[in-house]
Amino acid sequence: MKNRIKELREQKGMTQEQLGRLIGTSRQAVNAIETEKFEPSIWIAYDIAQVFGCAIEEIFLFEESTKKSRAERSRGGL
Amino acid sequence: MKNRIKELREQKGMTQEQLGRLIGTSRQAVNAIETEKFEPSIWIAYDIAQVFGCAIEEIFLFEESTKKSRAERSRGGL
DNA sequence: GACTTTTGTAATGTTAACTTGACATATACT
DNA sequence: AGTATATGTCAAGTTAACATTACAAAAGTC
Repeated sequence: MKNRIKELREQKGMTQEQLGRLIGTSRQAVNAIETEKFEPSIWIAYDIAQVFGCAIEEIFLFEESTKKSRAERSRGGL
Repeated sequence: MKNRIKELREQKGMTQEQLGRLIGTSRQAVNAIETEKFEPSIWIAYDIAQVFGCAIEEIFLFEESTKKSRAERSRGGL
């Protein structure tokens, strides 16, 4: 899903690795979420929002993102 | 994690099944999240928040909940 | 009490969000 | 050019969030 992680992270002069260590996750996970490879868990979403001092919805742009239904995902569609 | 799903759901006179159908998930998933058996995915958290017209953080009470670190979960601890 | 609806829960299976390690690329500095 | 740092990505393994089916316990209704 679309997000503002890179924008806010660079605003704070942080690397992906630094952000990962801050919230207790791996650099690769931060990178994958930032580049929309996969969806964050709710705790990672919350932790990132906390780091940047805003709400989850301000960082992760649900409305601008397309949600695959589980049915679609199961059959590898869309 | 602690949440206000039951409270808000009953306020609207909805059953777990109705809420599940509304957001496109199963009754059991709604029940498990409501009774804190497991954490919601970020999309389910968002969809539930949308149904009740509030922010994710107003329904899922992160601060009152304890987050297991992945290390703790992996070794089955805490 | 009988019947229905709602909720809780267990079993089994699938999938994707993670972890770690490794390697390639890009950028920057000297 | 060489070295360090940041990012992107892949492979392999683990785990938990789901789906589905089924059944039991509660709660409400007659």
